Amino acid sequence: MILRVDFNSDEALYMQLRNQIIFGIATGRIREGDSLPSVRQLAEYVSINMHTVNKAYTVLREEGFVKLDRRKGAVVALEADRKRVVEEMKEEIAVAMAKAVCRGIGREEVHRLVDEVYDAIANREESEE
Amino acid sequence: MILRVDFNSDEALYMQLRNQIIFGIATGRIREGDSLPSVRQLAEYVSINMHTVNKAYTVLREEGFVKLDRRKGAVVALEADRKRVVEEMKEEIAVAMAKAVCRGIGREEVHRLVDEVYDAIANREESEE
DNA sequence: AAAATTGTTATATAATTGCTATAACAGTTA
DNA sequence: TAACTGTTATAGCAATTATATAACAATTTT
Repeated sequence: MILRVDFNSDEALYMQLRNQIIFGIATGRIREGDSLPSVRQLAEYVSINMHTVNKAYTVLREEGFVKLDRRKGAVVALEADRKRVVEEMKEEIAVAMAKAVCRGIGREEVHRLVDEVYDAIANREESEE
Repeated sequence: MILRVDFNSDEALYMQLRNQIIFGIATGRIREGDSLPSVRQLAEYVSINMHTVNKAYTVLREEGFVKLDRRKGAVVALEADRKRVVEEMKEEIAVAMAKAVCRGIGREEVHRLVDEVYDAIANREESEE
């Protein structure tokens, strides 16, 4: 899987990496049990510092996407705690939902938008690169 | 409407204000045409600096929620550009959707979550305080 | 056994961001 | 005139982001 960072983005580099890896898992390019590149390898590959990659991995561990193993590095391992995940998700979408209400975007249209985004991810499963 | 900031939060103060004002508009506590407090008044009220409030207002203007008028201060004025708003919303929920797919949360359950959050906001319309 | 690679930890530095403080300005309102 | 508005400017401080080295113990590889 290809990972890149945009040095002109106002999003922190470690967050860019985090997001791309989450999308990678969601689309099946990275599977449970897979090992991510070592912090040094990935750092060199995308031309950033080792610690920036390490921070991305640490965030992914805290969010329950990987386990960090001294032997195997960062291994994709999805946490099972659905209740926590659901609560976090509700908080993540809260502001977006408030904006929708402000703009008079109805529930049906929100569903349509959600499906658009969701399907764009889910239907890309199993495809490579 | 009551505005507060949490100094222990890891969310920036100006973002806390921004979010509360967006929720205020969404729930009808603040209506189109209403004036927000002056930057100095609100700053004193929540015990923060004038410029921090100003930044919140500036963000709200950039996002199309208010217009800044030297005479009337910050007036709630919703931008009409739906296409832009929809695109921004899709970006805002993208990572959350990816996380849902990772966790095996299906579209139906996402709809249920969305409705929960959406209704909690929309159904609070017209109520006061 | 030796060499290389792993995550981890520790400093140090620089740039940026968030927040505050103070001050001043032009325009508006009372 | 006096009091208020948003706006702009400068300065300082703390935290964050990212970098650069360096070293450590544990594990793999050779």
